[in-house]
This record gives sequence, structure tokens and C-alpha cells, in this order.
Amino acid sequence: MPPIPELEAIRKAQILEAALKTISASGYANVTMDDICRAAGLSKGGLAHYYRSKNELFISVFKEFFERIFQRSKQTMELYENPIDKLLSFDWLYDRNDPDVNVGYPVLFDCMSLAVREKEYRSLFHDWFENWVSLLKDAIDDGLEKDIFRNLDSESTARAISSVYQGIATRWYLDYDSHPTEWAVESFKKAINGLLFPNNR
Amino acid sequence: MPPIPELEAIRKAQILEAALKTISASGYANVTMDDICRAAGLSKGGLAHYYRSKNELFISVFKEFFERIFQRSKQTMELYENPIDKLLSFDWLYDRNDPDVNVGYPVLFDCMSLAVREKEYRSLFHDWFENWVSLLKDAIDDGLEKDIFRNLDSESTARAISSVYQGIATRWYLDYDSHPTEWAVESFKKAINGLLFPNNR
DNA sequence: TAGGCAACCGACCGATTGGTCGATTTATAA
DNA sequence: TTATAAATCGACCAATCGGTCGGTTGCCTA
Repeated sequence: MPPIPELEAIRKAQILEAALKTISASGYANVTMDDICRAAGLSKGGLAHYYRSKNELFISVFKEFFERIFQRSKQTMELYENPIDKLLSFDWLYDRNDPDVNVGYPVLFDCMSLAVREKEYRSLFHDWFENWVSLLKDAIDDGLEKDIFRNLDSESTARAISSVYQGIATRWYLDYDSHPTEWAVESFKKAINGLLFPNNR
Repeated sequence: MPPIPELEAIRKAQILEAALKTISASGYANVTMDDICRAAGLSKGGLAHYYRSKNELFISVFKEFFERIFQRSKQTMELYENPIDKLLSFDWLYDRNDPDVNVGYPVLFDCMSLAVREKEYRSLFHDWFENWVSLLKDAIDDGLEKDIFRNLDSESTARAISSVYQGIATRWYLDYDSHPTEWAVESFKKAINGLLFPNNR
């Protein structure tokens, strides 16, 4: 019956990609289904065939995108051996020329403002955080075993590192002129240092 | 002509307060002018008399609110003498029972997602950041003079502290179950420590 | 060839919403 | 008392948008 068996997967990927770019460019509050249809090269009815409602589509977009970023982070981290290098392997997220980065931050901010009020988005966020935390936690535990770090609560430290990264990235993205990349990278390193090697003042 | 000369100021304050609460509760994208009218106890026409458009009103709401938070932070900081105490005087922003805090974070997230795409909001943000930075910078400069800190670029350190605070607060607010207040305060202290006393590992 | 179904189209509907505008009230000034 | 203008009201308009639905196309199977 279906002309191509994988057609559904192909179309859904097409639609998600088009929706992601459209949302990123206009903001979730301003995006219309027509915009997304146009970007995806489908009609309204065609899109409705794959995603029944705007909310269903948006949730899928966010979920898919976060997964993508997480996988990239994971792979990047795996390139390093040293636990400290692993924990600092997020430089690529401070690269404005990276397409994921450029598309990602606007979407991230949108998702945060949605997460404030809607359970569904909040739990999306929670899951994403947990992924990061477990990634970072593994690196910290590794460092503890190798006696590079001492007396750390690896989980809460992992949470702190990921938060600090995000805080700095927010400024870097929203007010780049005053918060250039060198500032971001350097600040990140120093703050992380304080988290990994506390009480040695 | 006007029955009470200060009526305009009173009404505007009324409207701003009502709008702030409504935006915070529903999200800027879902708030209608009717909602705000109802909350302010005015009719549509009545509100239009003071704010000609939704955008004009919203900008005023955000501006006013940021100013309020900043003034509170400033006053709180002035209660302390020691530069380090000053830099850590933002505990009140980790208090979920504080009305400004409860109302504030949702509005802050909304403003960030607006700032991504709209110049007006971006510069609002920029100004707010600069206020914070100058506050923190003064405290750091004070500490440098008193030889509590050494070899710091006070401005970029101030930017980092404010970013780190915001990153941690974001998690604390959006995912409190996994990021309780004790975690937030402790992480903040450690990270700040790394920024104020670097290269002593 | 006929039947069936997935894929896709786009006109249309109902609901919502920001902003307008003429009407009404109220208080000051002449 | 009257004229004037600020303050306020709420019905109304035009535009937008999400979702629906009847219809068309084209492949697959019997």
C-alpha cells in the first residue's frame, strides 16, 4: 500500500526539520502551521496527515532536537580521555558558525519559557538535564577513581557544571558584544575549576 | 482638567502591576488585552487610553520589573560591608516564597525568548545585565583595593558571577525537585570561589 | 480492470484577538 | 451654567489561525 515503506519516516523528518528552522527563526509564538507547511513543501492537509495538532508537532520538534544535541555532546566527549578534558569538551556549543548552535539557542529559550507553565515541556527539560548530568557525572566519577578529584559529590557537581555552562552560554548568545567567546570559555573554565577543586583558597 | 493630577501615574502603575501578574501567570504569548483589562479593573478603551498597543505595554512591564528587581538587589547588597558577602548577597533570589521571585522567573524566561528575536527586548536585557555587572564590579573593585582579591579583571569577573548565578537559578526554578535551594546556594558559592580565586589548584 | 487505501490538497469554518471609535460620565475652568 | 477635555466604556471590525473535510491522485493487490 505505501509507495515507499519508509515514506512516513522520511516525511516526518522533513517536517521536523522544517518546523525546527521555522520555530527558531520566528519564535514558537509566532509560527503558524502555514509557515511550517510552506517550509516543509506540504499542504495543510498533508502535514495534518503526519501530525494531528500543532502541540503534537512542537513537542516532537523539541524532543528530537534535544536528543540530537545530546548525542553530539556525547560523541564529542568520547573523543577525550582525561576527565577534565571531557568536562571541558563543550566548546563546540560556543561556536556561532555551527548550524545546530545557531538554530538551537532560540529554540532552547522558547522551550524554557514554555516549560515554566506546561508540564509536558517541563518534563522534556528535566529529561534533557538528566542526560547531561549523567554524562558529566560519569566523567567526574572517572576522575574520582583516578584520584584527579577528591571529596566531590559527583552528581551535584555535575548539575552545577551543566548549570554554569548554560548560564554563561545565555549571556554569550543574548549579548555577544559584551560577552565574547573568549570570555565565555575562560569564565567557564574558572568556574568549573572552583566546582571541581573546592575549599583550597 | 484631570480630576487628580497623579491619576495617570496611579493608573499606569495599576495597569503595569496587573499586566505583570497576568503575564507571569499565563505567559506573554497567551495573555490577551482583555485578560489584562480584567485584572486591572479597566475596560478595553480605558486601558488603551494609557497604553496604545500591546507591545508598548509589554515593554513597559518588563522595563519596570527589571528596574524593581535591580533596586532590591542593590539595596540588599548595601547591607553588607565585606566584598565577598556583597557578592553572595543574592540569596533572596533563591527564595520561592518571595513574591518578586515567584512572579519574576516566568517573566524573565519570557523576556529571554523575546530577546532572541526582537531588538527592543534584547537591549532591555543588555541594560539589565549592565546594571548587575556594574553593581558586582564595584564590589570586586572594592575587594581588589582591600587586597582580598588579586589579579582579577573585575568587569569580566562580574559578568561571570552574574551569569553563573543565572544559570544555577534557571535549574533551581525549572527543575526544583532535582535542584533544591541548598544545592543552588552551595554550587553558587563554589563556582564564585573559582572565579574570584583562580589558578590556585 | 476494479477496488481499496495511503498520501496529499486547499477551500472553508469557527473562534480568537488587537485595536478603533462614537458615546457617556465627570470634573475643572470660564 | 456652560463649554471643554480627560477618563472610561464596550460594541464592533478586520485579520489571523488551527483544524476539518470532501475531494483527487496514484500505487498495490486481487
